[in-house]
Amino acid sequence: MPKKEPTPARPRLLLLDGHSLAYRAFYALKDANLMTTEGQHTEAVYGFTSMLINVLRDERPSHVVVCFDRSEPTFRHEAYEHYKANRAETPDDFRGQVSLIFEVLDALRIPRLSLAGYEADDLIATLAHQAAERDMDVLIVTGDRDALQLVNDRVTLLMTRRGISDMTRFTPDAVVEKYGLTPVQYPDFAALRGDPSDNLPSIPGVGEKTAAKWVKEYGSLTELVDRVDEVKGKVGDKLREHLGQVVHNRQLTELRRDVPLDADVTDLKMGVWDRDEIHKLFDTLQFRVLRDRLYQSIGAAEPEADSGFEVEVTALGPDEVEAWLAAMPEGRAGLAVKGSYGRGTGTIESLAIAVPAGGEGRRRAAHLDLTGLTQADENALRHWLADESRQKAVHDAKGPLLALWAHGLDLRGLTCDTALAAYLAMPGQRSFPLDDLVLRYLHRELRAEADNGGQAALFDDPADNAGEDLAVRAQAVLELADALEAHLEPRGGARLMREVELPLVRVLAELERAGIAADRDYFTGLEAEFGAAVKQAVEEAHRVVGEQFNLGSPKQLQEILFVKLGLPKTKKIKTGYTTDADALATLATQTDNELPTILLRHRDQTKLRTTVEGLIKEVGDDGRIHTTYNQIIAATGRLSSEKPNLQNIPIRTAEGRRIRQGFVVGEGYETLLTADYSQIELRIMAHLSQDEALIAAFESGHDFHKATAARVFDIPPEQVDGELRARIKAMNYGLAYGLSDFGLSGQLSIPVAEARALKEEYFQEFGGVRDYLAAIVAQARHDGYTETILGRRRYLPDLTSDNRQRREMAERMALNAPIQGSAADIIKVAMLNVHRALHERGLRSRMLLQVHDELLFEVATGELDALRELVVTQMCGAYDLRVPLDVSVGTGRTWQDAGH
DNA sequence: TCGCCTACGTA
DNA sequence: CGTACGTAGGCGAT
Repeated sequence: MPKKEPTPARPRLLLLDGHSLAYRAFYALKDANLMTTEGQHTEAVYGFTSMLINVLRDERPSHVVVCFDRSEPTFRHEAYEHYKANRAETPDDFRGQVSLIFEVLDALRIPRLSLAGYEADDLIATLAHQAAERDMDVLIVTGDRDALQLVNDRVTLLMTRRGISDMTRFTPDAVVEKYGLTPVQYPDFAALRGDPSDNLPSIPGVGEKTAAKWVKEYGSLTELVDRVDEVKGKVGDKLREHLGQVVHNRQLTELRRDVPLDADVTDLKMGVWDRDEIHKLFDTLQFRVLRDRLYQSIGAAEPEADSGFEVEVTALGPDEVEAWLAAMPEGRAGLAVKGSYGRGTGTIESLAIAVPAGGEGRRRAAHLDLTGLTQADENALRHWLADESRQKAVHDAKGPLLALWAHGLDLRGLTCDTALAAYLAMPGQRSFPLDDLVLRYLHRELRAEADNGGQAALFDDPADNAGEDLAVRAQAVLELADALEAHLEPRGGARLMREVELPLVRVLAELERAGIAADRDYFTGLEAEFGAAVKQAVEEAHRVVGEQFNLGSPKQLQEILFVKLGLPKTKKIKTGYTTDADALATLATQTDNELPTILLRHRDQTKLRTTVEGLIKEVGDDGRIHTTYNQIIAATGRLSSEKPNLQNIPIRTAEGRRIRQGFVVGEGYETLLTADYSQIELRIMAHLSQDEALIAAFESGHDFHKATAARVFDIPPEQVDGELRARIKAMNYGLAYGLSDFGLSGQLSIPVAEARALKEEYFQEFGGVRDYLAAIVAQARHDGYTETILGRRRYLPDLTSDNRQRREMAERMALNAPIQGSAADIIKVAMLNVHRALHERGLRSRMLLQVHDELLFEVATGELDALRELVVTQMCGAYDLRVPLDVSVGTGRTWQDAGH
């Protein structure tokens, strides 16, 4: 929730150093190589504008001006001919960007100033001085340390750090803390130290340390000059020798506060910018993401929501429901329920229905308590809820649906789930509370309007108040549904919502309600076994070390391994050195000490034990485990599973697979069936890249990794050995994750150069893949988002970050999102189609779990062949790719046995 | 009790 | 210095 900032009582002047910031921005974004399709570089403009938007948003100045240097010589050049003589030529790519910055500023109605003979710094100093006299607060933004001298109680300095998004805020205290000098002392220090960037000479043997020491010791340069004879040692001689030069330096570092300016600070008011003009300019510059961000911060600047919802609430008593529902106008209603849900079931206390808008101006809603209903009420409600033709909007409907089912009610006619819609609009967000969405999309507060049509009495009774709250929610959902649909429609998300996500809600609810049967006794036995192994490992470890310690504490482990035993140091992490499995395995080979091996076994067994323990806790009274699927968490469009997570049950090791034997076929069913897509992500990569060689490898009928390896190494597929296959397999998968040469080298334990060469060889054959991956990132940077085959977006603003780590992370996300997300799209479609086909064929078999590329079914007696055929058909036919979708199926009494 | 960190299971 | 998740235990702050 955006917090409300009180309007500053005092006017606040923002002063920016245009060239300094433009240069910073340029170098920070150089690697991103930003340019328009016409070839105009935009790193400096982009970075500068981005920074400007952030500062305007965060600081909310009342006055603002950007100062620029001029090309003419300044008074400093006159005083010192070598001033800034060492400055390198302006880089070619930077040229022309300053005039673009002028255009941006003009469009934003932000004044800019420059004056022949003076530097931007002097203008800033003069304006800061003026502003302080007029009782204004001043904020200076620059990358130039000379401005530190201007800091005082009224003047704060924001200095860019490395890039441009990171800024350090310098108050007088912060200056002292960082440099050990007061702002006033800073120019003295700079004069003593010299300044390579301004070409001010330094004293041989005197660096930052000595310069700072002198200023601190003598208080000021003047004092130091007066008592220069007291300075001892060789450096003292050097100082005396160069004293004239230091004094000269000092004259140059002083910023002028008396620049003759036409403008007066009070004229520098923030203007109101023109949306159309900005739109056009940002279009030319191809700043899509920035434009959105600017508009959003304008949005935030608009008066905040201070209104709630006006809704007339009727509390429906016994025998009033039927008539009320019958009188409701046509159109979509908003529905909100109060209750709790989880583990495949739920309960409902009450619900509220907001009536469709209709022609009337008033907003009406009903609140009804499910416990006080007559038979006739309940029938009417049941009928209305289950009526497909009565449209409803609900926020996060899966829980309410499960709860309604538990009450013997069904819910049909759902045309919008506002949580799902918000997820498609903002897939990166991890939660979608109704109040936040209402504020964001409706600019309202999630509360009743205080003067709600003579209903003040409702507030006296807490129960009625609760009813009103629920009614407000129902009303808010109804209005939000329209707003979100209007948002999604032009962005291509409405169809994904309507045809995939919304119908999937019911399918997931059915999965959760069904659960999967668990063999509790088996799990209990397993837990005891793993527990015994843990205990044994602990004892062995204590014996080997010769003291008791907690094997589960990385901190204590570090102490034992690296201090007490003095084993070789591992990779550094925030809290010291890692003790993760990789590191322990390395240690095990590096030393004769048996501790690392024991710790590895302990880790293994502990993990297995806690996994089993967690599962046992989740077995319900019906002997089944009911996970909860989250449809609005994963930014790529995948589902996630929680309480318990059934998407991370071990499978890689034999020990781990024993856990899968505890998931069994339920009573009344014949067997379990698993069906999984083979290499779906690689097939999607082949499809999206259109790389003919990759497509051919899939169509060859050979093992895919062997087929690609054969092509890379130019040998027949039969001659591809395990080693070569493993390399290319790592490559195949790694590409979809944005794997670097470094990462590949680590993965395969080969030198980086070799990894790079391998990648080259690969791209020699599969050049289409390289082109595709590069194109994806370029497109995403241009548009601000990636898209899957069904038009699911993922927004990645960090693609233009000046922070290299963030930018590269965003690039890897951009590579992966269309691939992982399209796979998620396909299996969602498959789930819907399988579900529909099961229903149409009248089969009793049911879907129980989804694990990203795998579906697990419980097969009703006699339906095995029919189900197998149905599942394969529906999964393979879920989407038409350039390469066929391949599905493998297995059956068995347990999940383990059904695996393949 | 909470949040952060480390670690580790899956696709 | 490979994406996407959820859970658990330890640990320090509260």
